[in-house]
Amino acid sequence: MGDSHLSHGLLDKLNSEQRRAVEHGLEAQGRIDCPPLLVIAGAGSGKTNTLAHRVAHLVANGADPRRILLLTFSRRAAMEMTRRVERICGDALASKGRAREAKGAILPWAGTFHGVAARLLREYALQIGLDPCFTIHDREDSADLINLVRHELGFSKTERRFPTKGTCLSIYSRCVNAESDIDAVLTTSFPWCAGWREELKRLFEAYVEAKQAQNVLDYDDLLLYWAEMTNDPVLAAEMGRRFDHILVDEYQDTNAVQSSILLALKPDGRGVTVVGDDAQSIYSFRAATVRNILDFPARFDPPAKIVTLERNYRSTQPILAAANAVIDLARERFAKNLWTERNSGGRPLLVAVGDEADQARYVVERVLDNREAGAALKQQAVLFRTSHHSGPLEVELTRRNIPFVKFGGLKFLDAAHVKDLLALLRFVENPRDRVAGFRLMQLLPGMGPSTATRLLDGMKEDADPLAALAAVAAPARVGADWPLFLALIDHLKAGAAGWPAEIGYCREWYERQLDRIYDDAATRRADLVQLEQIASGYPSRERFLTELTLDPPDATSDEAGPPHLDEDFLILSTIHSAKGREWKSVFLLNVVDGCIPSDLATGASAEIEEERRLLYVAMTRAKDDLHLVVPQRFYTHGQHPRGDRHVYASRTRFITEEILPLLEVVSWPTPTTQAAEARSARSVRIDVGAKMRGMWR
DNA sequence: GTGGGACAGGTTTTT
DNA sequence: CCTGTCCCAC
Repeated sequence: MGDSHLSHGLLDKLNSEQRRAVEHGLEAQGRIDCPPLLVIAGAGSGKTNTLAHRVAHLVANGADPRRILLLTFSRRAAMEMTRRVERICGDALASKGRAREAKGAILPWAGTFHGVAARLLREYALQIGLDPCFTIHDREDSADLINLVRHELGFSKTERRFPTKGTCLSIYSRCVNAESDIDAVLTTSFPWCAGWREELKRLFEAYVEAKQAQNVLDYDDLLLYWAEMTNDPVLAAEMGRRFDHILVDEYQDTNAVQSSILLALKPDGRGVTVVGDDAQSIYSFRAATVRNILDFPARFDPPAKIVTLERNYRSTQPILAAANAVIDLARERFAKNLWTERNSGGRPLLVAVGDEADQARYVVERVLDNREAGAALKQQAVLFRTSHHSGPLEVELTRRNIPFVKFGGLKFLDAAHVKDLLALLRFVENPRDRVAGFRLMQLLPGMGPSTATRLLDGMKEDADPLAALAAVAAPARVGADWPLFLALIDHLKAGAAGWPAEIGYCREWYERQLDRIYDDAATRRADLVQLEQIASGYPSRERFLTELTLDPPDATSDEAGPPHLDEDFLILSTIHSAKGREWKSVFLLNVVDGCIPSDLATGASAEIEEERRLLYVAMTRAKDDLHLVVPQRFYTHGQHPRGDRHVYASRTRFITEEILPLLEVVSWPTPTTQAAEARSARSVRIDVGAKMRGMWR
């Protein structure tokens, strides 16, 4: 039932472009007819808000929220979107005294491509010859499996060194995600591996067979299997019919497989909305292609409608001017220029500091200044290109007792003890999962690779692998741990304890091994307690394993322990993980060549261009003030703690001479602190001396 | 066959 | 710095 009355209050806060995006296809009252729509949404242009309003508007006009598929980039984004849609619908209904109806607006099909794929695959598993109990391998697991296969094929003992497991996986992943053949991938992305073409092909063939025999899917398989399902016209039509509307966020960061899934579900584009910003495409290393968004309109006849959001609500004009100047030097892109009415505020600072230790001190001092001035730590963020760049800063923050949470980089799940416990759960869920089994068995004392292999081989052909396991004999040296292990497996298999109680039994069993395996068992034990807490939030073992793999908790829980959510803490984040977020103050570390662009992203100009967009993304996160920090000296890694090997760094090439006038160039610390204080007491506006010195540092 | 110790080398970003 | 690998003693 259409309810156009609802819509009125709903659109008041939107500008005319946003409103065009929201109302597209709904112009006729109470009728929904949506040809494809592309929204080009510049940084800070209210993209999330617009998309949420569009969904709410669809619902208000009678669309069934259970038939809306909303694909986002991360699960955090999906939750944020769901929350906003509910609130918008709730507000609209509350103003009419019908708040309770808003509950119906929740979006059961909001999630990432991978998450939705996992759900659909379990549902359709039997129709496509897949065991619905499949488990999902994360990146590490996939690499481990590749490694096992590599050993079996004898590639680990070659004369010249064979590519590492991680490299093999990257090559495989790129082939399937970019839908290109191995020759093209080797030539363009991995030229140093070109000599291994035949071996790699055999490896990948064996890898695929191993995955199927073990009933496991890796990240790429989730998309591939979904895409394969949509190749079947009957299944594609059936799945397409389930959804009246499909909305895709961050479309610039989707790859070829994702776009073919979308087009297969909705070949004529009706009901499809994609939103993105080509200037913020930063995932091509994952085979995302900006062509998806550039070519989207012409995929349809008539072409998709394009709405461009150029008004920025986030940043001050000087910040925007600098960011625009950086991205203006990029090559191909949808022309747009962000503008804002927030005309106040100073230019972004380009701060020269001595080294990374000074950089850390600078950031800490400014952060504390800001807090004195009333900005909570949570409104401030420190961004960096790669995870380890924040190392010295983390030390300084810990030393000065400033709480922080780090996003990106090392994950909770990467810790060996966490993986051990998860391997146990996964093995019970899917006993054919060899990576899980192999890891798990070697936890037992006296059980090494070859015994584990023998036992796993002995059970793999059996219709009931766990029963077969109980029947084989382990070497005598394993001793009493073997029957205890079998009893635990039996207990879990029967499901007697139920979820989440059973993870408690697992932990109890595992702690027996923990003390023996690790010196620092105590700190690791704390992580396991935390894992148990996380587990209790999920309805079942399967959901826990699936969702944890697809959406690992991003904040790590190391020594300091995670601050409670109601506390105030500083945000540390990789630029990638900062996507879509905003803060009052933003500090960007290591704005030097070699970091941005990363010296690993050498060569190909496409890679360099992506690094430029990364800088742009980082700069456009800032609302009120932005600090680009440039350490002059860099200590190289991998030397003695007291070593003095260092290199001299220079400002990133993306901030050219022409851009400098848009920045306030300073150096820190000023040589004589007292003199500096005296100057600031007389409120000198610019420190000319510091500028001069900064030119030569 | 396992497990400990010595040693070399590699090293981004993430679903 | 941390992991992966090799070598040797049990």
